[in-house]
Amino acid sequence: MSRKSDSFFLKVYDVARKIPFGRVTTYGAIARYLGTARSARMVGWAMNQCGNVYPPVPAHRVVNRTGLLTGKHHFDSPNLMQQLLENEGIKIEDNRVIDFKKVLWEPGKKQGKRKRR
DNA sequence: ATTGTGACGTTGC
DNA sequence: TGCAACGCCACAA
Repeated sequence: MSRKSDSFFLKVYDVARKIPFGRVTTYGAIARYLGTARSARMVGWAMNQCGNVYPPVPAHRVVNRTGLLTGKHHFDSPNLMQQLLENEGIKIEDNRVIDFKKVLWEPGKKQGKRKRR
C-alpha cells in the first residue's frame, strides 16, 4: 500500500475483475464498495483506461444502474459489449440488460455465504 | 494551483 | 409518470 497503485482507478479495476461470469454490476455499486458512492462517475471513467491496465477488466459486465449499456459505445465496437454479455448468457434488448436484477452482482456480497446482512 | 471533464446517481418539476 | 438539471468526486491537461 502506500503506493500510487492505491489509486481509485486501481480499486475499480480490482473490483470489476471480481465480477463473476454471467453477472453484471453497476458503477454506483462499485463506487459505494470503494467508499466513494458519489464517485460513480469516476468508476465509469476509470473504465476508460481499463484497456490501459492489465489484466484487462471486464468492463462489459459493468452497466449503469438502469441496466443500460451506457459504455458500449466506448468499446472497440458498440455491439461488442452486447455480444460479450450475450456470450455469458445475459440477454440484451435495446441496449438494456434483461433480468438486470437477476444478473446484478454487487461487490462485497459473498456468493458462498448466504448469511447476507 | 486551477479548470474541465466524465461509461452516474439522485432529486426536482 | 417522464424528463431535466444538478451534484459530485477523482483524475488529466
